[in-house]
Amino acid sequence: MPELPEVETTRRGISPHIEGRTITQVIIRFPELRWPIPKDLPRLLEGKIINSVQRRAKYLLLNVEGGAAIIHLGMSGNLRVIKADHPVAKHDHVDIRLDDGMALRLTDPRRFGALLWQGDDEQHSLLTKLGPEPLSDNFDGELLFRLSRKRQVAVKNFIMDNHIVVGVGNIYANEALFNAGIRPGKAAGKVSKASYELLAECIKAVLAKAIESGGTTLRDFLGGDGKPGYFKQELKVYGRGGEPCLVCGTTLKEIRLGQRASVYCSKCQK
DNA sequence: ACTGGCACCTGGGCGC
DNA sequence: TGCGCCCAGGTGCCAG
Repeated sequence: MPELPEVETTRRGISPHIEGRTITQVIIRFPELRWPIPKDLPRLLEGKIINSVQRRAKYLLLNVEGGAAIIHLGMSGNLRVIKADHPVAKHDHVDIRLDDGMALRLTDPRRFGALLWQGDDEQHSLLTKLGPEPLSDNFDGELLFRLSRKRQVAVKNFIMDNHIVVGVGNIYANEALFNAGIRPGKAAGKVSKASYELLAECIKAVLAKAIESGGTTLRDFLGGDGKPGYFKQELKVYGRGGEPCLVCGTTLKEIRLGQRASVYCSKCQK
C-alpha cells in the first residue's frame, strides 16, 4: 500500500477533480474499515463544498465547511475519481458523489484503511501525536540525533516511528538507509550526528524523487488518475534480497526487523 | 518511557 | 486443480 509518496500522488491526482465541487451523496457500502465509518458522516458531508484536499503524514483531509473527512489508505487502499455510475467492484466500500456526475471512490481490499471525521474545533486523536513532515524544514538530522540518544531500537524502526517523523514506510526506509550507508539493524542511539544528517537528506531525497515518479507500484497501487507509479524501477534494495548490490556486487542480505523485510548491503552499509 | 509482538484482513504466489 | 502456508506498501495497542 501507499507510503507517503503514493498518498501525495493520490492527493495530486484527485484534488483538481474534486476541489470546488459540491458533495451530493455519500454511499457507504461497507462501513467496517479499521475503525467503523461514523454513521453521521453522510449528513456531515452532503451538500458541502470540498474546499481543499490536504495531506498530513499518510492521512488525506477533505476540507469542507464545518470540518474534514480524514482518509487513510492502509496497506491496500486507493482513491479514484470515476463516473458516478461506474460499475461497483468487490472492495469498493465508499463513493462520495459530486455535482458533476463524478464520484470519489474508496477501494480497500484489506480494509486497514479508515474514513473518519474531525470538526473544525477539534483535532482527531490520530493526528495529535505525529512527528514532523519529512519534507519540511522541521525535519533534519539534528532532530533524529537528539531524539535517538540512548535508544536501543533499530535505526530502521526508529525512522519508521510516526512519533519521530511521519511518512517513512518500509520501502523508503530501506532505500534511505542504503543511500546513507547505514545498516538497518544498528541501534538508533549509536548512529552518529553526521550519519543522521546524511540520513535525513537521503529520506528527503528518496521521498521527493518517488513523488516525482508518481510513487511506487508494487502490485496494485494506482494514483488518483488511475496510473501506476514508476519508482519501482529506481529501488536499489527493497525486494532485492539475495540479488547483487547495484553499487558493489555483494549479495544483499535480508533480515526481519519489527516483522518487516529489511534488505541491506553488508559492504556498503555499516 | 521504551520495546517487541500481535492484531486487523484479503489476495497472490509458492510448494506439494 | 486444490490446499496450506507465507508474504505484503500500516500502525494502534498491549504486556512486560
